[in-house]
This record gives sequence, structure tokens and C-alpha cells, in this order.
Amino acid sequence: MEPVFFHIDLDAFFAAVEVLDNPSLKGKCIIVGGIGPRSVVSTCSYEARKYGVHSAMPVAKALSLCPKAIVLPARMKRYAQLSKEVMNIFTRFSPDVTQISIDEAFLDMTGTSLIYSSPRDAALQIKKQVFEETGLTLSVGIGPSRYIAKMASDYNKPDGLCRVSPGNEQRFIDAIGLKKLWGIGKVTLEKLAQHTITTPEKLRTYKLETLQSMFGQIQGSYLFNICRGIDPGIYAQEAKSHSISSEITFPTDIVDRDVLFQYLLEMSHEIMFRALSEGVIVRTVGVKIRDPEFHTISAQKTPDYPIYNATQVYDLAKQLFMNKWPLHTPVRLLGVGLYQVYSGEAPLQTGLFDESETKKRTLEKTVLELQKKGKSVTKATILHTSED
DNA sequence: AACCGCTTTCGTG
DNA sequence: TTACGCACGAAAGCGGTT
Repeated sequence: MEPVFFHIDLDAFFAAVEVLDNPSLKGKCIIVGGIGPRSVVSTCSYEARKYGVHSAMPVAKALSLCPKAIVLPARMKRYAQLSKEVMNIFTRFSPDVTQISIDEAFLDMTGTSLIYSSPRDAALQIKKQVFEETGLTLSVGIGPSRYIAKMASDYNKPDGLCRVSPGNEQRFIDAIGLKKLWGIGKVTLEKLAQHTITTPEKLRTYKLETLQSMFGQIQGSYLFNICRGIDPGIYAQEAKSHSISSEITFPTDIVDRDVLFQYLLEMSHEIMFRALSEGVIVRTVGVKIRDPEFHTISAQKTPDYPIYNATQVYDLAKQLFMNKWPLHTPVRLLGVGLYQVYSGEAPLQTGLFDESETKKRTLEKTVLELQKKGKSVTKATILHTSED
């Protein structure tokens, strides 16, 4: 049976939710993003986009382009709530819904022609139900593969609907151009341009082996495929290990080691709390540090034992920091991360804890439960733990 | 040759 | 005029070991 995929993208999602919750904002230039001096735009309303404002732009620059814009802080909890509602609506239309971000999902609609008169009709029904039940608009891309559907949803937005029928994949890719292809960013675009490759047509003149020697094995074959409208198949990932991290860009650069260590401590607790909530095994701890000139370094350590409490994370992070960062060098950004985070099913779980380690682990969980309950407790807990 | 640890780079929303 | 977050995954390249 002929495959049919939908890619659905909520329009200016964060900004749309803010308008939904405060209708007096309707029709205005809305920027959702950070409030600090070094923050960037997460999402902006289409009214703001007319002034050249876009995601990832520094808020200060956005305001110079569009001084009348209203800047609002992100309310992730609220967005997550509405996202869930919308995703639930999607499940009425397909048993195979894959959420890929807070505001995007793939639907495998293969075979649903028996239920809906056409893919277009199904898409219109989805748009209608989501709008009636939540007030949000969205854009739907329909195609013979997930990759094509993803490109199609971007083609005609907001409140868009675009279908690429089988056989037209390559024509469609040519129409949208290299810059808008999923997986080609600023750096790759520039590298392609240096080889005088500026269109998908030109890219197709290169042999697979040539592209692989130019861009590496994986990216070479990726480029070879997407410029022909062939799905690069990057969705089927067998869940291995993942990572949990936290980082902060300071409002002004920090030199004071004690202050930096205090941030390391708080972030260590926060990420280990998340790990323990998931009930996972952690193997690697890393830090990330950026100086005022944007030079960024990272350092990791994988001890030959698993990591089971926040104090361990902090001690390792502090060691890594001290080994890597010269005294008196200002820090713009500081981060801590857990890597090689395995689910409970991971082979490492069994037989690695002796009795006392198990006790410590249990204690840590209890402490972190307390932390959950309030800020004053959080502070006290962190201080207490650090002095132990 | 296969795998592991470490660091950097690139891309996404 | 400049201005540039955060969290995550994938991959490359290197040195090292099995």
C-alpha cells in the first residue's frame, strides 16, 4: 500500500498560546523568550515576523527591529499542557503518532483512505478539531515519506496545507531549495557553497562516494538522498543511552570560583534529581564552559563505577572544571551534564551496587523528594548535602 | 578490526 | 551599531585498548 505521512506543526506555538490566554494580545507583535540581557527569541507572532524578527534572534536585536513588540517569558508548563491536548486529538486520526518536539508530530496515515475521502480531507478535519477544541491553528504537510511531509508543512504556513504526491518528491525539493532542507544548517550550506553547490540540482551531479569524502560517511549519504527526495530515514532510533544537562548563560561574566562552584552544585543536584526521577543509571559526567569571546570547551569523565548521587556529580564536575579552566578567566556560560544515561533495563544495572551503595542511593532519593517540596527546603538541602 | 573514552562540531525547535 | 539560550542527539576524529 502506498505510504502516506503527515507532518503537523503548530503555528507560532508559544506566541499563539499567549494570545489564547490573553486575547487582548491578538494582532500584536509578540515575542516569547528570555527576559535577561542576553536572551534570545523562542517564538514570535507572525506580526513580529514582518519586521524581520525570528526564532533564535537576540531579544535586544528583535526589539531594535520591532520596538513595539511585547516580550513575554516562556511558560513551558502551560505549553506542555496544550501540546498534550493537541497530540491527543491527533491520535483520533492515526494509531501511529510520533511527537518530535513540543509543537510537532508525524502521523502515519497509510491506509486511512478507507476512512477519509482523501488525505486532504483528513488534514482539514484535524485542523478543524484542533481549532475548535483549543483555538490553535496548525500547518499540515502530506507526503509519501516523513521527510517530504516535514518539508511540506513548512511550505505554506501559517494555517497551511501542502500535499506532495508520489513522483513529485524531487520536483518539490528543487522548488524549496537547499537552504530550507531539514538537516542542512548554516555551516553545511556554506561548505556546499564553497564547492559552488547552491541548488539541489547541482548537488545531484555528485556521486555518493564524492559526497562522502567531502562531508563524511553519514552526512555524505544523507545529502545524496535528500536532494533526490529520498527519505534519509533518521527516525527509527533504537533507544540506547541519552543525556540530561543544565546550563546557564550569566547576565554578566563571572570570575569568582566560589560563585561558579555554587552554580555547579545547584545544577548537579537538579540534573541528578531528574535522573533519579527517571530511575536510570548514569555513567558519565561532563562540564561545559564558555568564555566571553564565545570559545567553548567541554570535559567529561566516565568513572569505572556508576554515578548514583548528586554529590558525586558535583565532585566530578568541580574536578573537571578545575583541570580545564585557568584561574581568573571569566565565564560566560557554565553547564553540567549526565551522559550515557541508561534505562533500568540496561545491562549495567544488575550487580553493580553493593549494600552500602544501595543505601546511599535510597537516601539520595529521599533527600531529592524533599527537594521537590519547596525552595527553602531546596536551598537547605543543597547546603546540607554540600557540607556533609 | 572493533570498541571505548574524550572533545568538538553541527543541527533542531 | 552590536546584540546570540537551552536541551538534546548524532557524528567525526583521535588516541588508546582488547
